[in-house]
Amino acid sequence: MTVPESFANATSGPSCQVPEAAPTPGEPIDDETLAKVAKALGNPTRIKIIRLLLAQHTCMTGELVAQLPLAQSTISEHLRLLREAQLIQGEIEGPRTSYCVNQRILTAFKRAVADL
Amino acid sequence: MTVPESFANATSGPSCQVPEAAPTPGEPIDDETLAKVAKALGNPTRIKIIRLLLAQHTCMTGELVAQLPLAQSTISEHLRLLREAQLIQGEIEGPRTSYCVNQRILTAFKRAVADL
DNA sequence: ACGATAGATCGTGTATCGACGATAGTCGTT
DNA sequence: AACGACTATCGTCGATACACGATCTATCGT
Repeated sequence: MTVPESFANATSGPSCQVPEAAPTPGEPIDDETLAKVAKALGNPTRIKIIRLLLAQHTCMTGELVAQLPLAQSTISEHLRLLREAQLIQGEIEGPRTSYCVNQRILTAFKRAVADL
Repeated sequence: MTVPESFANATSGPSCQVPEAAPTPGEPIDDETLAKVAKALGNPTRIKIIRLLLAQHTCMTGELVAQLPLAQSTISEHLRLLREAQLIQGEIEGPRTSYCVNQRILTAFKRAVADL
């Protein structure tokens, strides 16, 4: 394989640019997706990761590993779960990967929660 | 035992009154709690349960069982998880139990999510 | 006191999570 | 071509989720 399998969804374009403008009116998400995203956020470490990504706009895996008291493989696993829930996007940059929050999904999630 | 164990938190007062007024400015919740609540919402069935409770203000377990395609024991289990996350409160009424959403927690959760 | 009913809990099986160390793949550098 | 840095994946483990049927408990009518 050329690309690490589950990275098929990794956009190759400049998807991690500053997300300042996220004016997405956003299509509402169904309960299935809502639950999926909620589940992804259902772990303190993953919430911290999201916070870090939001604070720094973008982050290499290594930076996250450095800022969290967990093994590299564990962080990578959390990133995988967040990726599967579409909450973050990874962009391969040379030998490393930079992650950013998928504002589209996060916004849709916020909306769905607010509308509960 | 007189009370079903994990019901120690079941308020005996009229806690399930119409939650119209939920003006709680609400103390912010920490990431631990946020994750806990998110996890509790991380299942489509539990989201449906919350929706049903919100729509009907209050609900007997039996009504929920009737409206969901799952065994009674399974619903009861989901209710337990929601209870543990403080998202709902159960009030024992004679031989049955009526549940309602804990607006305080739900509001705090909405706030925390919106503030992400 | 008895039986019916509602609902919580128990016991089981399967699946997924969360953590880790070890391994492997990819790229830039030497 | 080989090396080192960076990450994803694998394999494993214990713990927890999820679903079910069976059981237990508590309450209400009679």
